[in-house]
Amino acid sequence: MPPDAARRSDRSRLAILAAARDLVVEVGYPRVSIEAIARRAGVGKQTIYRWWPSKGAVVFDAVRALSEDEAGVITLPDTGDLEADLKTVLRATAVEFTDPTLSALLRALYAEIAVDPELATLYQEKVERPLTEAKLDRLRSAQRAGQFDPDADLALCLDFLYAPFTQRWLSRTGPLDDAYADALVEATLRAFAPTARG
Amino acid sequence: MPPDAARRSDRSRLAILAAARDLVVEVGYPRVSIEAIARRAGVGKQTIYRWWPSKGAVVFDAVRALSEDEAGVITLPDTGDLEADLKTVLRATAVEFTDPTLSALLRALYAEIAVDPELATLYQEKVERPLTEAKLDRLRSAQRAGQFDPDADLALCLDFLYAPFTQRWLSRTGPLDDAYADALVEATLRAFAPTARG
Amino acid sequence: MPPDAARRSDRSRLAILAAARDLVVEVGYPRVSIEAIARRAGVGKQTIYRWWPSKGAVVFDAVRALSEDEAGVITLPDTGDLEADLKTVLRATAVEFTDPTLSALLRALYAEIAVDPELATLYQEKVERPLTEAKLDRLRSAQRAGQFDPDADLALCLDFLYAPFTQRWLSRTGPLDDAYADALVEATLRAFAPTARG
Amino acid sequence: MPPDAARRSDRSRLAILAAARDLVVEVGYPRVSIEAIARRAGVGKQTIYRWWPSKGAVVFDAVRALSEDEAGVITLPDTGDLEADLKTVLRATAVEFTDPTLSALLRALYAEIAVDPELATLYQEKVERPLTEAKLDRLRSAQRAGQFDPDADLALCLDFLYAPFTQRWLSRTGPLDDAYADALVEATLRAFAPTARG
DNA sequence: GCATAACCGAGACGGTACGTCGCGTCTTTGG
DNA sequence: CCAAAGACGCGACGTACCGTCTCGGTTATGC
Repeated sequence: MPPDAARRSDRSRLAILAAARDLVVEVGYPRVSIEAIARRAGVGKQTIYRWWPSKGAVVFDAVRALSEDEAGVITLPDTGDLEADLKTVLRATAVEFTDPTLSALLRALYAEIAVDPELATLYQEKVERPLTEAKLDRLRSAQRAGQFDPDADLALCLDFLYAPFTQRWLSRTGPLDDAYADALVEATLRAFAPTARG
Repeated sequence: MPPDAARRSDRSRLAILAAARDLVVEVGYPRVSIEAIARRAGVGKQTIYRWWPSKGAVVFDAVRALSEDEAGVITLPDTGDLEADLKTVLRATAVEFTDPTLSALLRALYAEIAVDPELATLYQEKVERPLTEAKLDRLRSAQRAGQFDPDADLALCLDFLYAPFTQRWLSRTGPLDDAYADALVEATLRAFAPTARG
Repeated sequence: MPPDAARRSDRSRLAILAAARDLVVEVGYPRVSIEAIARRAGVGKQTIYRWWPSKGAVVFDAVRALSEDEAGVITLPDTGDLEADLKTVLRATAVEFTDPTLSALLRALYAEIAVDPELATLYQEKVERPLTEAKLDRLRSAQRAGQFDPDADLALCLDFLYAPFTQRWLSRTGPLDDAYADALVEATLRAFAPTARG
Repeated sequence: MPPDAARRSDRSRLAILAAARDLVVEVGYPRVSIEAIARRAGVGKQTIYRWWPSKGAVVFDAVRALSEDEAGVITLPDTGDLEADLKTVLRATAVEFTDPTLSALLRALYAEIAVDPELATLYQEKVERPLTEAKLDRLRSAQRAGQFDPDADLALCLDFLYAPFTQRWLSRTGPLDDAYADALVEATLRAFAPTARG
């Protein structure tokens, strides 16, 4: 007998997500326990176990709840100037990653994903894919506008734009500032410029 | 009174690292406990606590022990053909990441690093930096040989080469094959070709 | 608003008592839970809580339901031969106590009674008293027939007849066979024989 | 690996028994939890589970600890006057049963014994048997002194003396006073008087 | 005959306790 | 004097039940 979602208490759901979010920020993901989340949320442990399979899943939903307002389709800016648009987006992402709350939550999530294939799949489908689609759309638009090599491997191109960014953030290798964002965009565009091949 | 390293039992040290390695592979990092490592290694718990501050540190050393034979200075191949050399190196890295043992250990380590700044620093200094230096040497050699933009930001260039690679592996986004290694190298070189900037 | 007994579902009532009875026998009283009774009876938990204050009360009623057919006034055999009649009754009781179902239920009840004064009172009034009255009647009849010391403390006499019996059964000190029943009766009658006192 | 009794902490053992004793008296056996005992004793739960299999076993030891000073062989008074001696003993027992602490503990124990055969056996061997032996000794001495039927079933005789007593106490059927004690002894002796049988 | 009030099943909820596992510390014993 | 062994106080795990509470959905009168 699976839990009956219709009877689910929204009050508890929100309290749990908020408690999880706050605790990750306050004491760090590994020291967050389900007991502590329940205690903080004023909720029975079973209410957590009823609706989430693991601590990671709760944090996952807590992260999603943070960006819930963006609900629906995500679109990247398209002013016609690809380079400017990409810089805008990457700089904004840098700001997000600098926010301590979001940053702590996302670190927790990435750590768990690295080690839990199921959560990885979930993240892939619910978060990554829609974002990737939006980014691909912008690149395709650039291709149509002749600002981009029509034969380029767009997935690879996205890896170039985002992976170094994410890695720097995750491993704290260097600062995530506007200069780095700009350099990333410029180098990527050099690699995939319309004239780059033949 | 700090432990006297001279009296340290090498037999126990190796047994502990081997047990840690095997357990991470068998049950997954989060389910490895210090108690289990001690049990498997036939060692008292205190012997672990005496020499390592945390589970992460033990696994960290276990990873280092795996590549211990490479001891000393690391050098990348330098046949004179930068593109060929980089492809060789990246393809080899892909093979390493495909090995289940090493892969499981490294995933564990990355997960812990994402969340534990101290371990991140340790990893940075003991593992990352020597590797990065070796890679930079190879790029500088290429610059001297005129195969590379002399003004290029070499750190950024390394990010381009390795970050997408690592990210694909960590998040299981796609296959790590020769084709991907080659594409990475080619695109990176396009971005940093000697002629790339006026 | 107290529950309206008129509307009570007899179907549920009987299912609950049967489930309680079976569960006590199967898993032992301490491991019986109200949830399990409800589950087994195909009944909502509230239906139990509405009509019984505690697990002990349900089992109490389950025991009473077992001997419900004896409804009304209980009478002991009175053939004129007190010794024979008492032996008949005690031997029959021994058989009842040997029945695994009844025995398990009664043990549960006694255990609860030892520790719950309220249930003790209830048991006293609903079960013990009528039985005691019937037994006293038989002894009085014997007194009238001159088979028994007219000044005897009949309550004490009943204690002699039944307490050793119950104790043996409860504490599993020895077998409950015909020989023991007979010996009990004989010794008791020796103590309270008409000629016993002056 | 069974726990190593040599390393057992006496401090913890005594604290646990004291906590168990106090809690049974304060809140009643069924509402005593192992968690509460551990909390009150300032002890980890595991320390209880390591040395006792169940709540009942802890209370059992707590009861034994109460009468630990009697250590060794128990002897009943033997002034030569059997009736007087038995009355002395039974009256003393009545006083013990009236003590609220001991009474609550013993009730708990009896309740658990009624329902847990293993605990019943344990109680039988560690507590009941030595007591029974002492009582039998006294009766045998009386037989030798000609104050008692030489062919009497002494076990049955003990049942007569103690079972009604215990039952009254357990089921709160009536007061446990000197009069009842005396009446029990007198009736029992009537049943087993030397002249009772041919 | 039709409202309406109750019981009924189901089961979510805030809790407490279960019995187990692991933490990091401490102590005892033996090589 | 280090190492094995492992007891200890502690706290979290994930599960089972507690007793309360709301849900619809049947009944079963009483207007």
